Amino acid sequence: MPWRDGTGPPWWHGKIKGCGYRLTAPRQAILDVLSKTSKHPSAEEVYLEVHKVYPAIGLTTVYRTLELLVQAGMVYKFDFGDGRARYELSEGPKNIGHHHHLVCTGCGRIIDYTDFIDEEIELLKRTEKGLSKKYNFRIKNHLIQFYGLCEKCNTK
Amino acid sequence: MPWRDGTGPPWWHGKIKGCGYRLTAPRQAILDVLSKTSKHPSAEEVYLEVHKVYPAIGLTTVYRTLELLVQAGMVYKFDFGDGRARYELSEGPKNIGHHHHLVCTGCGRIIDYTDFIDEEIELLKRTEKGLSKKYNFRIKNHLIQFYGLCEKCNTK
DNA sequence: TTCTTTAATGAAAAAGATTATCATTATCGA
DNA sequence: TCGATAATGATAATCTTTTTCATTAAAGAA
Repeated sequence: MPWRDGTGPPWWHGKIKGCGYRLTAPRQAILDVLSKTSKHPSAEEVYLEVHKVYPAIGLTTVYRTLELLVQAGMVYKFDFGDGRARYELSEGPKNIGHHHHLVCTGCGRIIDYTDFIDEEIELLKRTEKGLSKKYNFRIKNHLIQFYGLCEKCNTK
Repeated sequence: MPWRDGTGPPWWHGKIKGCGYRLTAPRQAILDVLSKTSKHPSAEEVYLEVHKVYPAIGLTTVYRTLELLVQAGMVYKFDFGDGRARYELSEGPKNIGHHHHLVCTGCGRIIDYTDFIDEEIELLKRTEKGLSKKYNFRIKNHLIQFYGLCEKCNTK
């Protein structure tokens, strides 16, 4: 499972070790699941999926590992307003690159979008620079989300 | 307490009634507290504050009322990543107007900023228009947040 | 003003997500 | 291969938020 295909070890191999963490089977299984989905699974959803190939894993380990990966910058943690945290691999072969989310408040559907990202980045850069200076704030990250109703929920 | 000063009933009076809700003492007390703070209190913090002037109020009512006010568009609900929801009056005399937040991941401090808002609004408008069309998504709201370290946490 | 309807409230319990505890296991450098 | 110790998993605990249900009170009608 550690090898994604025949071309070598997964990209996260070095990252994990680089941070001084051990590369364990549960961690690899979790990363494997995250790298194969285009959804935004909650901790429990990750657990259920990992459990299929690694039944010995506990929910606690999933929570711990996800938090570790967030700290290591390998995973993003989101709140879409449904009372549980949701996770997404920050980079990888299958990833669509930097993007933001449309959140349907009707059905909870999440749409990843990359449109207008360049303009956003441009504005964010300027804003970050200005805010850093004015408030002496070292900005590390940003979050942009749109809320509304998706096609289905809108026509109901 | 329903009257903020001598100039008449608070602005929310009509809003509450307009939505078909009853104007009760607990609701007025909660709105009163929200209108007097520039912080971003959690439900419990609102409860503790309201409790000072209205000791009979229950935490349940605070949760219910805040949710109602969010639904009515009179209050915004935020997640700053500390595991509890935080609330803010959406408009009012004391309000600084449309703004976004800088979130310090070190100490949890929140800075409201209005800088660059015009440019942000401009971009958001264009983005909203484009996304609405492309994904048939009716956008109702947006969220922008910056995460990082405030002056104090940065120099530690 | 008094009455009546029904929304709103509060106490307590329940639910749901996440975290702490601790004995056991497994990684990985020496 | 061995040993130090990081990581794990089961369980219990914590914490926020929601549900339940009997009681109270707001506001229009009489």
